Amino acid sequence: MPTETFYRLPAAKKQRIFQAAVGEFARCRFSEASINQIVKQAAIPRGSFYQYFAGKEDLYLYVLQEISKEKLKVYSSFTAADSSQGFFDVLEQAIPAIFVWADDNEEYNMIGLRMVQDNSDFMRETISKMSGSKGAMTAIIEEDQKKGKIRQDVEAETILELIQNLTGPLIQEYYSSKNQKAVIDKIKLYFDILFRGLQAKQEEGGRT
Amino acid sequence: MPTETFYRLPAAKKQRIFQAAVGEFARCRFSEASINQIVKQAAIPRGSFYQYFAGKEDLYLYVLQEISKEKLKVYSSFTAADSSQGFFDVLEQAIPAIFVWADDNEEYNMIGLRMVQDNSDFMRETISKMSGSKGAMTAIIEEDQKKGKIRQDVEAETILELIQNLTGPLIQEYYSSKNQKAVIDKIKLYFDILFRGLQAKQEEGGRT
DNA sequence: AGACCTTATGACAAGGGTGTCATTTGAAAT
DNA sequence: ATTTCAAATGACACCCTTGTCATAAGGTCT
Repeated sequence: MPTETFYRLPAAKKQRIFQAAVGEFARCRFSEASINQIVKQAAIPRGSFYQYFAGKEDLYLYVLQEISKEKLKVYSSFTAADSSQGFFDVLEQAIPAIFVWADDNEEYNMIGLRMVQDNSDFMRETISKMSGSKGAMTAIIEEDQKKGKIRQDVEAETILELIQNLTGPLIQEYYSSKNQKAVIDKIKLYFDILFRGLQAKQEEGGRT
Repeated sequence: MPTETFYRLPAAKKQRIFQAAVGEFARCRFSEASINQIVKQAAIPRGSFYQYFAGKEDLYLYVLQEISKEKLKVYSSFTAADSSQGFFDVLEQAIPAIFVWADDNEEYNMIGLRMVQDNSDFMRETISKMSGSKGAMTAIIEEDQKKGKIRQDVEAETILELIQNLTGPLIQEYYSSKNQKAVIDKIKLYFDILFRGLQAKQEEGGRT
């Protein structure tokens, strides 16, 4: 919720501020991000910043909101894929795509990682408010569970959480690693273990 | 590597400083920890601190070193258990014990979590220097792999890393959660998935 | 041109943190 | 008692950050 004043600004200036903020929030955690750095980078006077935003949190939420808009487009391209595919298939195909996207949107991605890193109250709240995009994936998992492809004693949400915990550190490793291919191989291995662990037990059978 | 002066200090004073440091490093990440807070808590003048330690990093390494000493005792009680038990058994038994320990040593535990959270260069270095205690676990895993209990296409190190990635966020959740039992159940579920995913494939057989 | 409203601007106060250093204090040794 | 060395101490200089506010600058409308 930036001020009206901000929205009335010429697009170029808005963009400059947005970019500076993205850069800063990608560089370090929210708690360490500095308005000073942002205004310097955006080349706006300090006073102006407070004419546009109530403070750092305000700016952060705005940035997140803007990023979400772009992210949504990417997400839908996966989850909208026709539903004949099971969860494992979708995820397996998604892996390369995730990393391609990670390469192209390093800053956005870093912001996501920093969100998880910074575990302040503010960030916990913010994260819980933002976790809407999981819906489609949840549906796919539950579908597979009905079909007996995935064990039913694990909630779909739990599975997604598990995946998130697994991929988070690896994406981070991906950025800092010299050998990026090795990281991708590792994540494939992780998923392989996961898939195997999640398959419905033979004894239980698939019959509903 | 505190100074000689520090080591010559009366035990009570040393302890007071140590406790204050533990409290601060448990309260927040290394990068956010404040020497000011520590000296205030320990009730020593600011100048004295610099007579004992070169700086925050120096103090931190000292604290870590002290904690390691205590931690080692706990670790050995598990890994020294007679080796007839496989990795899955050891881990399964360890789960409750880990959480008991987590309850008793909340501050030490928090410091460990904060280590992972703070991903500065200093911390990355420090972590890599400290990862010696894995040795025993690695051995158990490799033993199981030879016996055909665990799939051989995953390195022992990778497995441990995977487990660390899984448990890290959960221990954190454990501390902040109202329903601690649910968290333990969740981690048991995680491990169940993991165990299943790590079992040697039937087709491959156990024969070396 | 004057009035009026919006926006721009940077100096400022306040607060927190770091590392240093000249000086005081303490205790042991001669 | 005096000397001497180790330790204690807190004021100081410096850095960075945040949020505010009085003032300057720009437009627009009459």
